[in-house]
Amino acid sequence: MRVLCVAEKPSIAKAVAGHLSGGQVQIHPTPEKYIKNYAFDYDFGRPWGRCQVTMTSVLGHITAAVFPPEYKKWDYPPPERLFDAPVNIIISEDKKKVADNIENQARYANALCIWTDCDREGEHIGYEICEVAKKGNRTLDIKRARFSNIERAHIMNASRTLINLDQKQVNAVASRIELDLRIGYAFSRFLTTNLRTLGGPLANLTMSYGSCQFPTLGFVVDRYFRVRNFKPEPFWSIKVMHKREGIDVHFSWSRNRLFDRASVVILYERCLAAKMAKVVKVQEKPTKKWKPLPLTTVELQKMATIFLRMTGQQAMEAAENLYNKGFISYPRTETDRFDSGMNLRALVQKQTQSEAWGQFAQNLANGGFQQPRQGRNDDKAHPPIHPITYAAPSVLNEREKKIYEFVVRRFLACCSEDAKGVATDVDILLGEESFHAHGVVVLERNYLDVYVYEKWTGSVQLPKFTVGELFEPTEAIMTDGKTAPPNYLTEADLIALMDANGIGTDATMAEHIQKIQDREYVQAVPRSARSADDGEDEEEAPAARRGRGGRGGRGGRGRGGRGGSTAGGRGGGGVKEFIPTKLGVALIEGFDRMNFETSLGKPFLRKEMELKMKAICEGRTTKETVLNESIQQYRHVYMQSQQKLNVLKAACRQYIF
DNA sequence: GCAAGGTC
Repeated sequence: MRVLCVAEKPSIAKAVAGHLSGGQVQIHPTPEKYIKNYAFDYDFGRPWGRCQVTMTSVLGHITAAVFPPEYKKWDYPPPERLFDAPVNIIISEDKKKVADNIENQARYANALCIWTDCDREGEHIGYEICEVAKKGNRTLDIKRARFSNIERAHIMNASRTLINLDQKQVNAVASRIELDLRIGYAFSRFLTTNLRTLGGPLANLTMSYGSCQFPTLGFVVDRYFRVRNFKPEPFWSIKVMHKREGIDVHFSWSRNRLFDRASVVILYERCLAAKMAKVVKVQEKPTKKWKPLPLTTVELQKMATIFLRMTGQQAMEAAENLYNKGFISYPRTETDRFDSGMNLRALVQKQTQSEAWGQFAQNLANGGFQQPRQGRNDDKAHPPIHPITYAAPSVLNEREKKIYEFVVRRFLACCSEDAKGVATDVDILLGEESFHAHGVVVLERNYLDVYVYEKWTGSVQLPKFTVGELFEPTEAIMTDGKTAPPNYLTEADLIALMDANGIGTDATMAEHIQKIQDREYVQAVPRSARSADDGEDEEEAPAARRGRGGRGGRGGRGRGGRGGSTAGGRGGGGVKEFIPTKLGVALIEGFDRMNFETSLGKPFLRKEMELKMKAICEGRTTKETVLNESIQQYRHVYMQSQQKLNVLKAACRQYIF
């Protein structure tokens, strides 16, 4: 029996071959420089038994969906024909060598075993591999291995419990591919050819529509309007200060703030009349700040844009380099929990040689090790991002160094203990008004020592207060301020919104953000460089921001620890924010004003696609039904857009000229 | 010249 095994990427082929072969492998190069064929013997158990195995891989998808050549021109046939034009599946130009290798190897095999990632795209790639392999050999017995990490025992087990390819998942992805192609091409041509006729700055631009890039633009424009349309509201408050044991204690008002000055004046005067404050509650209790969750791609990108002065794309590029050199695990993952079978202690041990964090790792190795927290996400394909082996700083470039350091510190933090402290709460009454002070004393920093990106702020120690005691506050003052507008979106905000709304994947979010900049739909501007003509914040302004900023589903996972906050998150100089260009505003506004039920600039369409894919996977509908329905729906939107082209053009004239 | 998804 001869078995051909095919993985989604070279690293998996190498790892699986290593486990199955037990080390007895012949390695054969192929015409594609990234791919090697591994030959060894292995006993799969029933029904294949002892086999001669060739293990190889592809490099992601090998096929692509394309229109026939007669649809190449932009003006004819008209773009709406792309909704029912044939779609051909071809081997991508850059994957010919990969496909040839599979086809050739299949000639010698009786069976094919698919080892692609266990996610929807992986299932489709598995199908692509089958089709290519069948060209070489029509009689292959085809199976698939189900695995979610490359731990030895897990892989061995997967090899002995092979399953079939899931055609439903394959069909779900095939639908997505076809729809994205038809819709993307049709609307891109529509926008470009029609809006160029307006001339001026649009005369030579290429515009595009895509199910991910447009909603991404939509988020930026939505926030832009919320900033622009923001009306500051004045408010008033009372704060009580008291100096004791050399500490200035700030008691904040339990009513926080009121939007009616006269009321606050009256309450304030009563406070002044009361003169003496009475301590009504003093509470001390243990508190902690939770260590972070294991690292996902989305979190890596958010953190890199906030703390490492990189764009999401730069962070991913550096992470991919580190992965390809074997320093970190696969950098595209949604999983925030480690499989219980993983030997994390061994990975900690490898970091003890670092000058920067080696001592911390050593302390963990000496008994400080704690099992990481378990998040709620598991993509069943990859573990959280973690260091594989120690990398000396000298072998890395600047960005790789920063990303590697972040990955390691995050990992060590995950394997540490939560930070611990004591929280003190003091409530006082001044007349009938109640005020509150909160303090934290950090007792054990634990993970904070290695995870330098977080601080436990607000860690002010309160002086001693006793229940029932009376004191005369150093001062009680009435303050005023006005609510401040939300900020424009940072890249971290945008990634969080995309994540929460299912726009793009861990591997593509950064590309979509880049795309809307390349298309000149949005600009990334350093926050400090922003003109200061919008409402200046005063007292309490940050609270107002948090309260009024970003609706619409924040993706941020709550960071643990009461009273804690993340260091440097806001106002860290050099953080960029996204502002739409006139063109970007005009496009979203234009489609909005056409007022269709199906609004192209909103994230709902993508969500709908996601739900339909899920329905196909669960057998509640079929690929054919979804394609028919969706093509119908989008063709309708297209025709409406054509009818109301004037509305779109008017928006362009209004904003651009 | 146009999409989004894999991966290098």
